[in-house]
Order: sequence, then C-alpha cells, then structure tokens
Amino acid sequence: MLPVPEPLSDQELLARARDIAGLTLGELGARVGVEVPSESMRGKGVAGQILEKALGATAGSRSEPDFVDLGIELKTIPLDARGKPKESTFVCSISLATMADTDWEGSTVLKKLSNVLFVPVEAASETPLRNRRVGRSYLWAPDQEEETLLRTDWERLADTIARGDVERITGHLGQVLQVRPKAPHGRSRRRAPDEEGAVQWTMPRGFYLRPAFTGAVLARLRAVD
Amino acid sequence: MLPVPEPLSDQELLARARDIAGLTLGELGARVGVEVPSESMRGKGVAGQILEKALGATAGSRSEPDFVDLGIELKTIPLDARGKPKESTFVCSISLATMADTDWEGSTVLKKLSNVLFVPVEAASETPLRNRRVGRSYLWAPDQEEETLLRTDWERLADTIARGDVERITGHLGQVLQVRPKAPHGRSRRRAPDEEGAVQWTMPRGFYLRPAFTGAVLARLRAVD
DNA sequence: CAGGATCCACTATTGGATCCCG
DNA sequence: CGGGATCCAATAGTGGATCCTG
Repeated sequence: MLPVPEPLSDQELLARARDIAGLTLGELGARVGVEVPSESMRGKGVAGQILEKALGATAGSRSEPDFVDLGIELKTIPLDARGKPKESTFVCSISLATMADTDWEGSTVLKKLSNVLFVPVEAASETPLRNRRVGRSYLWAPDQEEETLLRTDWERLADTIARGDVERITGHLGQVLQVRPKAPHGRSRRRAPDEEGAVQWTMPRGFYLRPAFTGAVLARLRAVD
Repeated sequence: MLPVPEPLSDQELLARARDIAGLTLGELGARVGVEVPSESMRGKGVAGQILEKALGATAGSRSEPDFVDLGIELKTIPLDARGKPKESTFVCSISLATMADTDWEGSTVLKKLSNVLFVPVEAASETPLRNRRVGRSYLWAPDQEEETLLRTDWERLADTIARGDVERITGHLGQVLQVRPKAPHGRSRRRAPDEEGAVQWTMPRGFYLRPAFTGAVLARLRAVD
C-alpha cells in the first residue's frame, strides 16, 4: 500500500481521476487501505477521504487546498439515479469574527471554489457504500455567471453576519450559496460578537452549495466535454 | 334578486370588484341566489360562478370573454394563508385538431389572457366555503416579459401537439403554462389525429397557468397598486 | 475543532384525477 | 361537452441535526 504521490499538474490530476472512474468505493478503499463501513450512517465523509488518498491529496485537515501545489480543492458529489446531486456541498466553516473584515475577493468561499476537482459518486441509498461507483470527474472554475451568483449570495450573507444578525440566518437565504449548521449536534455553541460587539454564543455554521447549483455546474461541464 | 347588469367600462368593473372585497362567498351567494355547498368537494367552481353573477358577467358557457363587450376574462384565484395561489388556473381546453393551424397570435390562450380580472378568494381548506372572503381584485394584461414566457411555452407545447405527440405531453412541461387533463375522469377519451393523421383516442386536456406564475403576476400588480 | 460530508423529518409542489352546472 | 375550477396521493426539495477521522 504505497501512498499515492501528489500529482504534478492539473492534467495529471484529471487523468488520474478519470482513470478510477467505474471503480467502486470498496475497490478503491482496498487500494488505499480504508475499510468501507457497512452501515451508511457510519460512512459520512468516507468517500471523500478515500478519494483524497486515491488521488494523492495532501492528507490531513489543514485549511489549504487538498492539492496544495496545484491550488485545487477536491469535492465528491453524491449523485442520485438520474445523475443529479443528492445533497448540498459543504464549502467551509464560518468564522463569525473575521467575516466583517473580509470582502468577496478575500473570502474563504472564493478561495475554496476557484479551482475544484468534482468527482461524482453514485449515492442511491439502496446501494451499499462499498458498491457505489465513481463517475467521470471534471475540473471546474466558476465562469462569470456562476461567480456573480456566488458573490451576490455571499455579500448578502456576509453583511447579515457582520451585523451580528447570525441568528436570523436560515438555510432559506441564498440562491446558490446557503448557510447551515455545521456542528456535531444541535447543542454546540461558539462565542461570537453580536451587534454591539458583546459576546453571544451561537451554533457553528458553514457555507454550502445548493444541489441545484452543483447540478447546473456539472451539466455545463458535461456539455463542453 | 335582480340580475347584475354587465359593467360598461373596465373601471366600472374594477370598482365593482373592489366593492365586494371583504365579503364572504356565503354573503355574495345570497345576493345572487346561489347556495354555497357545505362539503368542499361539492364546491369546485362555485366561487367562479358566484363571482360571474355578482359582477354581471354574461352567463353561460360560451367560448367568449366573460365580459363580452369589454373583452375581459374573469379568473378567481384561490389564495393560501400567506396570500399565494394554492392552485393552478385553468385557461382553456385544447382542440387537438386545430392546434396545427394556429399560431400564438391567434391562439385561444392569448385571447383568454390578454385582459383578465383577477379576483383573489381565500381558500384555506379549514375555512368552510361559505366563510371564505373575497380579496382585492386587479385588472391584468401580460407585460412583455410575461407574454414572452407564455409564448415560449405555448409554442413548444403547440409544436408537440401538432406533431401528434400528445401522449408525450405531461404536466412537467412548460415553465409557466402547462398541459394537464381536463376531463370528468381518467377514462374519458376524444378523437384526435396522430402523427400520420390517423385517428387516435386521447384524454381531453387543457392549458393551465402554474401557481408560481399567477403568484408573480399578483405580486407585480400589488406592487404597482 | 476543522475537514470530510450525509441523514431524514418535514414542507412544498406537482400533476393526474375528479367534481358541479347549464 | 365546455366552462367554472379543486382535490390529494405521491414526489421533490429543504434545511436543521448529525456522524466519522485525524
């Protein structure tokens, strides 16, 4: 079980991702030494972790791109039977304290989404995790329209957060980018400044891409391909 | 119980419609001699019929505008508790035989929708029919954007119908205008020409406006108001 | 905790089927 | 039958809650 080395170019990464298309998570897990859980409840996130190893991402939970030298982020996309994304895509956690000092150009969301390798994975819930197959991968950078959608949502959300109105934010806001809880359970709390700069305790949250958006992105990439 | 005379102008009609805002269907039914059924299943369409009489529409099921001299069609819109349309709006039945010979400018859909009086009626299902109140009415003519949406949908649907592909049409098609069954029950059949001009028997269908569209129209009219 | 995400109860929407009247 | 529509079972979608690993 040799560790897979980090790819040296975008094209090498893409080629490698396309080579594993058709393999199951079980097969791929065996290659990289990860056992795939039988219960799906125990399998949240394992697809992503297997793919990181299989493609040579720098392991570990650093707040840097998965492929550091290439500046590319890896995202697995769970697809339903018709090839559409089943779930939203987590982008990054929100640091309430720093939102007020950041603009879109300097945002973590833009950094994370500037260069992404999308790896689709079958996710019909009746298919056991180990039997789910990897699909055809794509490198994505937002086009102008996509970036405008993201920026518009981000700026409105960031404005609300910076005002200290975090508690008013729900998953309903944002056309393509939304804010949702990102916590081990509903009782988690973190410190955050409120409107007057006083301390308040709020639930940890993250930015997510809506399934309709990632679906449209994939459709565009497939059409070009 | 004197019959209400046909209004002589758009403005008279609108004024009359706004005068009855706030009245219940029970009160209005009493005025025009229509008893409101207690069971809601027995009440499909009665709101429309009461309002026709209350506003002086030319009675009867002719394929002409409800207000013949004004060229105005009357449509009641059932609203949920938040003021949004609960149901789609029937526009007209489809004559499969004549679709092929008609363009958008000559279509029944455009004729029916060129000038409409929308009369909102409360329709929370827990409120008995007789207690549902009439809301504020609006005269509508499609603006350019609205007409483009309607025309685009109509042309695609008409094309499919004219080809004889009626059986491939489902309620899924059309962004704002859709085709759905319009029959007393699922076994109804009518004669229609198929692709080769041969006879086929198909279910009677009609054009309907989606609730999201009538909701957007009402929002626009209210904003101006 | 940060990073990898999915679960699933609930709500909203859909669209095929149906009902009344003249 | 044409004109007035609504019913409601099934599906799609949302978004708060949750799970695993290093």
